Amino acid sequence: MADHYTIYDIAAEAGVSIATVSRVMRGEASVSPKTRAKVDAVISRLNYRPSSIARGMTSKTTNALGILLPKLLNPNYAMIFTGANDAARRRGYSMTLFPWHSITGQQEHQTLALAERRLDGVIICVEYMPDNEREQFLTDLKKLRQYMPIVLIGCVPRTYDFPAISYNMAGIVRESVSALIGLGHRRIALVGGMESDRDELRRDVGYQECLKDARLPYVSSYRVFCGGRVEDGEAAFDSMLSGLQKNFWPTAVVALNDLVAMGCAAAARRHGLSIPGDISVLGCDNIFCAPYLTPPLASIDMHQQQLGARAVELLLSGENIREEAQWEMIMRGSVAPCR
Amino acid sequence: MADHYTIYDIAAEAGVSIATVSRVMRGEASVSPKTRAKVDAVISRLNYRPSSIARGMTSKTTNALGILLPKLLNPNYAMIFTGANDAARRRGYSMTLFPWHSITGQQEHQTLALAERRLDGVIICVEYMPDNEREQFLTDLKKLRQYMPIVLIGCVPRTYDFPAISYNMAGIVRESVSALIGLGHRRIALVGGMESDRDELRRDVGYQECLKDARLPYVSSYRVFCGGRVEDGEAAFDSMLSGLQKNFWPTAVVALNDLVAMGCAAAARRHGLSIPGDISVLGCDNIFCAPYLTPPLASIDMHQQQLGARAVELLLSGENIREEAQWEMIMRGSVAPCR
DNA sequence: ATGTAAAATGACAGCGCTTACAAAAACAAC
DNA sequence: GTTGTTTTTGTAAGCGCTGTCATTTTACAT
Repeated sequence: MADHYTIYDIAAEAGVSIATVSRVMRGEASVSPKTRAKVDAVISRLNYRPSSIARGMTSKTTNALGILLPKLLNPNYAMIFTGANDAARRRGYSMTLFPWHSITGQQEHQTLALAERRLDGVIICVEYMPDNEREQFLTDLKKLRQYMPIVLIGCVPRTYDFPAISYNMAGIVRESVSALIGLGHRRIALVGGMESDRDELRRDVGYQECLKDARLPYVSSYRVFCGGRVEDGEAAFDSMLSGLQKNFWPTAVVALNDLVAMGCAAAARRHGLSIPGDISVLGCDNIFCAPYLTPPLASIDMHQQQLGARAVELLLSGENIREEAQWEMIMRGSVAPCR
Repeated sequence: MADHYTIYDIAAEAGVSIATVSRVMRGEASVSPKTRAKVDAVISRLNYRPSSIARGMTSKTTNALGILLPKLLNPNYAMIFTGANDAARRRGYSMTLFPWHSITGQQEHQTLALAERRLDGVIICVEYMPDNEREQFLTDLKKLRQYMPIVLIGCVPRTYDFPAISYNMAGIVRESVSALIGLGHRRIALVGGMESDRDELRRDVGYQECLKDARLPYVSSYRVFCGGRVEDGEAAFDSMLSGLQKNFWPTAVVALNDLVAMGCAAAARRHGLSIPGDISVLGCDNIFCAPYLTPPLASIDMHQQQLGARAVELLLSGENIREEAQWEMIMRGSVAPCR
């Protein structure tokens, strides 16, 4: 497979110099029509494609962007990717997906590994991570920045000095919880995410504020931490319900994301609860299947495609701006007034 | 961002030649411990990362594989990608995702564009395509092959002389339809896919065989073609139902994939049908949310992760083998005996 | 014809690595 | 202190392009 043609082959075959071939390839104007035709003929006859490797060697710019995503299995990230990819192509860049800790778990290595590719920029989606990992992560980011511009998306600490589109975790939860309180719910569970020493990363902040405003008690059994997969939500909520007497069961649950929400719904049903009759479920991300669940899952739309596109803009603008991701609550059948 | 260190900087800083730095980077044995330590110190002090571009330039091999996927929004492809990516990493390769016709629609361009990246191999997932496009596609594949090994996955015509893992479209449908016939269904709809002049690509073949074996009539109104998204299935099935008198409505539907199945289910409900009471629904791909739908969606598991992994193996083995993807029917609540 | 500016083409020096091959250094055995 | 090995290090030639600069060709005016 290493026996493809080079610019020299084309030049020789067409009887011109490699510079001329290069000009034709790049569509430069200063080539006579006759020569251009001659070269073009050879190019298409031999199916010549210039090596982007060699190109990148000289031109220092690769026209390639990258995006680092935690897990593709969450359709949410597929949406962000799609948005980013489309935006990149529209601007003449390619967009390449790099999945995070999919085998090894050592993201340290992976973040920095990006440095070897000389991309023109990279978007990094940041999920919850333990506080102790965060320091290492920041170090890696700083190193990576020596090699290419970075834009962060997601759960970004305020102290990070990087262009970013961050999620207002507290704000989103605040809106979720207060909507449920408005519907008469008093026992509201919060499922998913992890503890953190950084307030701006804690969904709990919004949760507790809301409860306080409504003069509701904070019941720690209603708060459970877990990962972001369906199974995680299912296991977490299952054990919450198992650990509580029926008359203390929550009447509503706010989940980290839609997958976790699906898990909670499954667990609730297994315990004989009906949705939304006995318990309301509110997710986040508004993934494609949310409207098709029974009942349709109420969720928070994060406008992911737009978000991905905006991240590309930010990346290419070079500005060190920090924005907040917009969101919109989508009410659906899984949420109802407390009976 | 173009101001990162090169091997020369490291060499100068460490007081050695670039060859020595190169040796240290690649972990060659023939470097004295003292020198290695000295160089390593400089490398980590300056966060030096060799350029994979320059590396690829000389070594002709990039340790990078690619995978070309139609639409990431179908979780099915996310699974294939995950399997392929994990397998690739395990073998020391990176795996990069290239999305297909996400904006332009001209796959022609996109397939060939891959040639410019000098990857060590590429997996291409082939979906249904119109017969007339297929010829162009084959031409492109042949050109691309000059540059890198290819493995195809999916809907691959028998005549393609490429290593491939192909779907047995007819076989899958045959198993689906006969299962439903076994449950007493007589009016079975087939939704999704497209017409083709190549038998091995037609789901209809299995469909019609089954009907014939069971001495059931082929009713063309029960066969409807559509794309692979939820909306496509919804619209297609909706118009099928609208066009038929109630007493001729199908009692079961076999969908192209789970997304289409979700669409069919939604359309059926809109027409007042209950699942599986009035109509059974059988999908394909067994995407992650299938078990969480109400009722849980029966589907065909294509073992996608394994499939992706196998494709990587095939790619790296270099053998021109053609295999058939395994599948397994997963019965769930959306399918029931015909009442 | 002649001169001159503009257009077209070519020669060549990198880009940052790898990898022979050559040279030097370190070590042994005499 | 030689000489012969082995280990370690350095030199230099690419890899396939781009881009600068020099050169040739062409076009046009005189």
